[in-house]
Amino acid sequence: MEVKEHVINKMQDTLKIASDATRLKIMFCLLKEEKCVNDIALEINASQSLVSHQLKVLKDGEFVKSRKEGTKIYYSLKDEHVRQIMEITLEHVLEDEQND
Amino acid sequence: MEVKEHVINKMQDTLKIASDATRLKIMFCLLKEEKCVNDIALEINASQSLVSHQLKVLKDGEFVKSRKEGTKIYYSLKDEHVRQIMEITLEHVLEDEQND
DNA sequence: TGCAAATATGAATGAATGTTCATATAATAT
DNA sequence: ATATTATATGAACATTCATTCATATTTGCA
Repeated sequence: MEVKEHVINKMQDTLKIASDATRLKIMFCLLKEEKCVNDIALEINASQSLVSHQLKVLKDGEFVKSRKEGTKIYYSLKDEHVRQIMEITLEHVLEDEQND
Repeated sequence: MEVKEHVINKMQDTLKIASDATRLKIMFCLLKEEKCVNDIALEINASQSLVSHQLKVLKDGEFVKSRKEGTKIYYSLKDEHVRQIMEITLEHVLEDEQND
């Protein structure tokens, strides 16, 4: 195999972070604009605690970044790779939709 | 949210399948050419049973397809989306490498 | 200082999942 | 028929992980 073990492991980590419905919802939420925790929670109909926990996972995995403003903390998608992974996976799923 | 719940769930399922080191190794193994189960097992240094189990997961998830020839069963990547997900994730990881 | 709003954290729990081991199935050859 | 090779399968186990609940922290304001 040409790809090193630790690269495989990092790929695993990256994809694991992306492979959760709650986190995907959060990411779609942030696709167009930054949002604060409570707004995200309302929009995806999840508890504040759950959203906060998952935002931490997303941030540790470098999927999102944050910005503090008063008591609020605004989160946004970090880079283009995140969008690309979402896009391609979405394409993949939507194409399969047709064959159902 | 503009993306339907069941689409999110399918994205989750797709990404979950991709987010495992063993399965990633198998996919890299099949990047250039089809291979049979035992050859894959040897190449990635995993047991026959494990490879067979994970190939089933990959096949159910439409990541690979198979072809029977005598007692051997040759597996290969199913479509371009799989390659693209691997590519982008690899890019993402390799770019991060530089910032370590 | 005290209160309210926004967010984070830690423990607990239940469910999902990767791996191993033993065994089953299928095809081929002697 | 029997042995051998290739692959699949099912149960069991350990571990990871998403979610909830209760509580802590931080900031702004009266």
